[in-house]
Amino acid sequence: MPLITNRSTGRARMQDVARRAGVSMITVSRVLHNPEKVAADTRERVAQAIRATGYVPNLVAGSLASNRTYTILALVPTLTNPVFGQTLHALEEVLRRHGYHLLLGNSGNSPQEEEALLATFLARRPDGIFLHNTSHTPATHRLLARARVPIVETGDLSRTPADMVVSYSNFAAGKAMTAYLLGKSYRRIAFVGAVQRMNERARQRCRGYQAALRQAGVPLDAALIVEATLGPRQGAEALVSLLARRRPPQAVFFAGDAWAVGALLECERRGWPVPQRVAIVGFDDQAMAAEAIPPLTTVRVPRAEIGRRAAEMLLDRLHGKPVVPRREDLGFRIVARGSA
Amino acid sequence: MPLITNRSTGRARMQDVARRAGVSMITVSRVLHNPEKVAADTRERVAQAIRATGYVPNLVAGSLASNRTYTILALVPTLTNPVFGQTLHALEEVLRRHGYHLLLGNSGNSPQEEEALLATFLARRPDGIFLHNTSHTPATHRLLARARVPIVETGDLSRTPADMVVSYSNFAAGKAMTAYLLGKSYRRIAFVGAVQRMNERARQRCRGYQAALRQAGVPLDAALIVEATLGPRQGAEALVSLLARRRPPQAVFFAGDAWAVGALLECERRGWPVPQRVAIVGFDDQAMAAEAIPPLTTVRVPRAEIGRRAAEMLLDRLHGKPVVPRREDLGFRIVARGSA
DNA sequence: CTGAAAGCGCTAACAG
DNA sequence: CTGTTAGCGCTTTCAG
Repeated sequence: MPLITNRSTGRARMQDVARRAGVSMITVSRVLHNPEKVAADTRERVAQAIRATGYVPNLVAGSLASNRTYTILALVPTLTNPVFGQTLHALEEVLRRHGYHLLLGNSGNSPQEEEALLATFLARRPDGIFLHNTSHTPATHRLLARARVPIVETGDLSRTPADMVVSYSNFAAGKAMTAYLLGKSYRRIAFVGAVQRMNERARQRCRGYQAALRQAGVPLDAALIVEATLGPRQGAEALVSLLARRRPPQAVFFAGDAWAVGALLECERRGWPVPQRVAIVGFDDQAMAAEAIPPLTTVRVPRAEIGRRAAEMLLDRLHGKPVVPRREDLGFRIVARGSA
Repeated sequence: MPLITNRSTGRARMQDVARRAGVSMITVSRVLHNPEKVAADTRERVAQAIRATGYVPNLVAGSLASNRTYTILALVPTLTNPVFGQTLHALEEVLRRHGYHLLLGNSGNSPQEEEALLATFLARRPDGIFLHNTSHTPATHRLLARARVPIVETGDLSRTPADMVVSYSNFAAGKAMTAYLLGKSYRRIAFVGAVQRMNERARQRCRGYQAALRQAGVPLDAALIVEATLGPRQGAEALVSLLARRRPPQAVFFAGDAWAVGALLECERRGWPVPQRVAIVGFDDQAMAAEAIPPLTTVRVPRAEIGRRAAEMLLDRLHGKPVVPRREDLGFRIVARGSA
């Protein structure tokens, strides 16, 4: 009788290992998942049989039987913006140490796309869900509720999380940075951010900017709000177009460092002194910010820490521990450097 | 009798849908996977039952029965380097359109870690494997062979792919860029790259650099080869330390744009004219390269195209089409700008 | 500490 | 075009 009996795949199954070790399947399963519940010598025999057969457990079968997939769904707006990678990286690292793997999806900043993705991903029965977005369609909310698994959202400190949320507040950060500029006596301040229609984070940062102006009694000027695609070229272009206005801004708040660094380089090219001719600030404190000329004043956001905490919150819930509070503010910090 | 009978999860199962529509389970399955094989009116009744019950298929069960998971394993060195995100993004986009989802893992540039990850991920029975690395441990090779699924590697144009490979050649790119510098009459050329011990790509770029020098009859100088962590600060530091040498280089080839841009900024700060005082070139043609002062001469690599082709190669094989050749060179391009 | 029986929810293979 | 039967490979539950 061949030791490996599975015809369809040619791979050893748990039954093959069990036979070879002279035990039942469940004992093999225990050696794999609860070795302490098996006698040392039995354990050793089984381990040997596993090695001999080259047995690789089939987690698909295990998941069906146990109703747990050890899989976390992670939906991010895009992978081409490095900030999401920073959070994902930390998330993955922590989850992996606890036996969970990441299922990855790109929602492309579209709530409709997010909804469609979620619907198809739920068929995989993830044990938990991570969303780098807090603004969903009604159908998405329904799907999330019906999934009955822990969910952690990030991207913004939503007041109405589907389940848990860990983030900083984009509104507070936008407001704080604008207040910082106002504190430096800049009055005419422009705002450059992502397209707001489909991006809650962009919206909140801009709302914070407007709130700070309002609070300081500075009249809002819609002409000073620019929407752009993220990138240094786009930052340079936004700056030039803003400074070409009849009443140009004294400061520009770029809601992303890539824009700001591009703008700084444009100033250098044109011989516009920063912050004298125009003050410039960014958002995220990416590595380039500190190196720019002049060094970029920006908002530091704990990207990796958010990923780590998100993983911990999910794991706590998966281990049956309640998570309180379900809304965690990891804050931000204005990093004042030379550009404003 | 309740329409939803599954006690354990409270979720509708295919049986519930079938009963409600007055058909057998297999008909429901067909409506889901081969709707054209079901009569229009039956199809409509089933669709209605699906909506009424809020049925979400269980792909775990489906995978066990069909022996296909519609899952592709993607192992990348890290997510914090944006270049991997660019490839992953394209990979995900194409695969998703064909019903495949991505299982994500970080190998952290360690072959041992890659091996460990692969071993645990194989338990999930991915239908295909994408590796952003071409240099594996013997055990990894064994695991890959036993997985019996299509595999596509990238990161370098390996001559001995485990299965398929789509990439550009780091050796050729390193050599071409060095030849470009030699063609501009720079003789003393330094090379700054990632730590080579665990990084095949870094190694190949450096080998290409050395090959070009050798071919031009320029003596190699080990003191001109620097290993560093990727980032603008590290680029600036490497540059300064190189130019402080007794016999400083006339040109520095940074095997990553982030280093090169940091070095360019350092030159600006110190008033060192580029390329007169020192020529600087990068690698990858990231968005910042074109904006730098002076604009950065660099190597453009088709990151997204690689992800797209990798997906297509996997899909072809999953659809039973043979892929020839199994080694695809997507090339690179030297983008000559002002910095050298 | 170990085992037997009974599924998990779905699809493949064959019928009709 | 639709249905029946028989698993996929594992874990759960309950015994011993």
